[in-house]
Amino acid sequence: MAYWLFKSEPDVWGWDKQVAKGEAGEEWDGVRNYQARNNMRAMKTGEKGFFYHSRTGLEIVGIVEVCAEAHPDSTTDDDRWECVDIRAVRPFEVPVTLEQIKAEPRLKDMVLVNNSRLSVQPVTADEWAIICDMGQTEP
DNA sequence: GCCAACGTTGGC
DNA sequence: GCCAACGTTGGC
Repeated sequence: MAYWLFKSEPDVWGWDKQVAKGEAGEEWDGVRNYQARNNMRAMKTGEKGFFYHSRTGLEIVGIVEVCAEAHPDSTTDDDRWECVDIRAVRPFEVPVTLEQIKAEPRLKDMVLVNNSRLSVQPVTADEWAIICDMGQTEP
């Protein structure tokens, strides 16, 4: 079971919109980066990820789950780009900020800290547990 | 709003 | 295949 992190600017696509999509979920489309795409190709239905607000949020606000594996991105005809569908599982009791993550020595190797520009990232099981704990939220 | 860091593109 | 130029991202 792998864990992931999805990043979005809340002005463009935020947690509230994700929640509004309900059980059906929504395509995580628009990704035009090979590393991020490869991460999505590796995802399996039921795997979980953090939902992170970049730029104007800078915090992890909730947990999402993959509900459809990689398929062509409907926002482009370019067949290089694929995406998964994700649905909201639950919000964090307490959002975990980038500041807190940077301040936690056990999270110093997180992709979020070291390669903040990658929009779909892998998260280790340890990182997953630590951050859920910090957010006082069920893993 | 700025700018550093990064990824991609395209000419050679 | 290299690398300069360019566009985009995202923290500050």
